[in-house]
Amino acid sequence: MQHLSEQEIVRRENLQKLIDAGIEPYPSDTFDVNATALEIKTNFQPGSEQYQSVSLAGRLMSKRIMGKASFGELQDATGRIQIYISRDDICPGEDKTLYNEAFKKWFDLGDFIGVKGFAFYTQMGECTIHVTELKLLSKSLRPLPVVKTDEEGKVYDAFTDPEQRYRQRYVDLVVNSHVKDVFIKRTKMYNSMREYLNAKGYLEVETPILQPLYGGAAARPFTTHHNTLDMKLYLRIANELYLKRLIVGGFDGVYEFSKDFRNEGMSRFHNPEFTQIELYVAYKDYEWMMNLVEEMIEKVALDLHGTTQIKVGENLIDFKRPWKRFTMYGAIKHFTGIDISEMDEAELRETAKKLHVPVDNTMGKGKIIDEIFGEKCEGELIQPTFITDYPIEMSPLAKKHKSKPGLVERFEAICNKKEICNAFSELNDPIDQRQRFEAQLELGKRGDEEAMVLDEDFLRALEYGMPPTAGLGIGMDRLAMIMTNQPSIQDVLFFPQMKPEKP
RNA sequence: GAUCUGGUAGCUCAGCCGGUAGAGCAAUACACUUUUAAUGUAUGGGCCCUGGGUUCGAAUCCCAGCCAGAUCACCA
Repeated sequence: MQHLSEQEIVRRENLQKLIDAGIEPYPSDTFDVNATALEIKTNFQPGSEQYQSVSLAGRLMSKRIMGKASFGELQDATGRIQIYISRDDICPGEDKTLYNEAFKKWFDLGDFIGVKGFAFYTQMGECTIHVTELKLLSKSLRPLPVVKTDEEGKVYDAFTDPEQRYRQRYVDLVVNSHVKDVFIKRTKMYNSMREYLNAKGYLEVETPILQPLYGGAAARPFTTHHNTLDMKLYLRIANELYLKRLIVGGFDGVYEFSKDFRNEGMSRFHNPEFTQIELYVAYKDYEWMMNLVEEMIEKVALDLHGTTQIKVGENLIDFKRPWKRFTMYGAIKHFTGIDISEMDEAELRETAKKLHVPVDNTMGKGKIIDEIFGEKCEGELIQPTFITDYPIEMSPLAKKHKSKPGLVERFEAICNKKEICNAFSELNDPIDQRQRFEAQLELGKRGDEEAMVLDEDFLRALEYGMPPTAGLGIGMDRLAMIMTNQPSIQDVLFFPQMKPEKP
């Protein structure tokens, strides 16, 4: 038997009293709604014929009882609206039980109710529903946090404990309306991108999450086991290699919103499962893809906010095209004043030390450059900025640069000090790709747990021939954090990963 | 994984100088037919995260653990 608090006991008693009085606490009938709180508050004019016969449903969120009349608030999916209940209106006959007992005593905050009535403005000027019919739709047995807001919009007793908010997201959503807005924006972001990509004729596809070999990124995977096949399977860390197989198969453009899984550390920027969109377009290169990213993200900002300027923390970020562009060497030169483009490994290591960038002897040339960039440049990039032309060692799936030896045709977009996308001209030379995989195998043998594994079937596909292709990945959670001004990835995931409550 | 901070009523928090566990909201009872964080009066409500220790006595001090957040490390 679970331990019940005083208030939970009271609610269970109220439930029984309702049943005893013949009021069904969990009726099965439909309750037809013809208006929402938001549309009435937005559109209702005093004296208007409109909204004089409305039907609304939602949670009862407050009760102010004044004898034979009461005010309360009904919260539906669109927000809260005040309701006015007068005893003799909802109980026109002799029997006043529905008001005196049920509404005043047995209905609790959080109960779902349905009301019918008409809209009016109170003397205080509050848009209100004068209730003529009241029906209980579902009884609530646990007290919700009671969050109150005064006239100045100051919030009292806000439900703020992050642990409870994430564990009981349903409660968070009920009492913190701004949380709902974040998730609505997140969905709008997906819709906006789908719209953009569909309009270009690209095909949204689905590829395996359970994979016999993981690939397409440098990360440690989750493993699982299939009983019937008696084989080890991995949860995907990226869908890159599958989407490229589809380009081999003859699609010109494919994309997938891909739930990926990485068995690594957690932080306010990392959840073990997260979402990326990956897009592959045949006969294009990374320069072309950069323009697409700018155009698509600018559209997302406009669709979500009606402007390209978005407040994120202390910063105002402007997604208006064109974005700033730096080569990686150019960025390092810009932020440190040092030109490293002609340096060999020893000189780079010396430079890193001079800049107080920690390096060790296992790092090769590419890794050192990446470290310098991460330490000295990334943190400076608030406005969306493209960084292009990465060292080849860091990019085993990207095509060699057409004119700059040692580099690949790759770019990342950095925004608010974080990478939001990664793209390249895809490597489609199967012999080069095999060599790159073999180099990764060497890294793996030396203990790099994130090194890629060699995927023979993917190489076979490339050997049949893949057209020149531009590929893109965008971290949807990171982008959602920026687009909704949230400081933690947990705030843009409905149910972020957590340890169990009880050991 | 490391460091710091926190865990007390349904919610937000005080109490930490060791000596009967507190406030506001919510709940219960009464009053009130246009209120605005409604109001007034009264009442009830607690495994003070868990387990050890110190002490005559621990929410409070010490140790260990659990859970969370922040910062850092790896990474998207």
